[in-house]
Amino acid sequence: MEPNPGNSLLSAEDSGMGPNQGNSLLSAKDSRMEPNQGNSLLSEEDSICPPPEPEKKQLIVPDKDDEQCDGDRHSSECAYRIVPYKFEEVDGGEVEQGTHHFSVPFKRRRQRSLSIAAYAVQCATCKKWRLIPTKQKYEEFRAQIKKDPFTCELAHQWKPDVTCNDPSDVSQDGSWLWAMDQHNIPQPSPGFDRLIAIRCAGCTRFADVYYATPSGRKLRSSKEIENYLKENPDYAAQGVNLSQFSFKIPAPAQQDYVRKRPKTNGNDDSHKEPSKPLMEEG
DNA sequence: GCCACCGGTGGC
DNA sequence: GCCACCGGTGGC
Repeated sequence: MEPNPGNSLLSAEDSGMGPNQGNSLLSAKDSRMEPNQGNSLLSEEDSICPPPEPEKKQLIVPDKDDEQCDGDRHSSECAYRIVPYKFEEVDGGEVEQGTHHFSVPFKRRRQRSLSIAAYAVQCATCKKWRLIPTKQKYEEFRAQIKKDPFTCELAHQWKPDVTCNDPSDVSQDGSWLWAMDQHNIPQPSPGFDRLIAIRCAGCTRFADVYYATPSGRKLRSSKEIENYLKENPDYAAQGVNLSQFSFKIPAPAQQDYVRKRPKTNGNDDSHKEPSKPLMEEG
């Protein structure tokens, strides 16, 4: 199978694709998923953030093949559903909601990272998306999805009657942001929690990965893991090793979410003003 | 003072 | 161009 060059991102509207072609990732407003327990990035405050009004904007559709699978009948994807911008006070006390400002640069300010609201995995057979009830379950599927592709049958653990004939768990309204996850991410070692901090739109990178150690320390690179394991040989003795950690970040389903770095050339006139105007001061 | 967030940069 | 790594710092 040929890898899909560049993980092309298409809108459902634009592509005119059928249900098995584009694997649309859409939001599921009426899905009563429990907030993922134990996901430290999803605070109570986050979970009560009111969902944005449904919009008919196109959903950006990941169209990525599993490049190491033998055929696409047996490939599937893992994805996060991300809460869009939280309600954010801007100068003058206005409140704006981010969804429709998705690609609009905003006044640069520090804000809490966006929350992952739900996890979804694609059925390798019908290509529909099934919401996964917990982060831990999602990590389990993700770790083995190449070897054991996810199918709707596996959702029987929490949704006994679901079959490939049922509609996708997520529906199309474009109210949520989505991120496509890497496949080859091992399940975190016992006691370690893998945290994804989704950055705001317009940042220079999409997300950061941290590992919280059993003692609560956050490690942010393989080198830090390595040092930590040296400092704490008990974990190594228990079989914890560097290969059980991955700092691969997910990819945004939306194009232009991440700000492109301006090219640096000898003539530096180009960097004197931002590529797009930032939000005006009040 | 701490730390989560963000950008810079070197290596590939 | 991408990514791993890490320094700087705003905000608490």
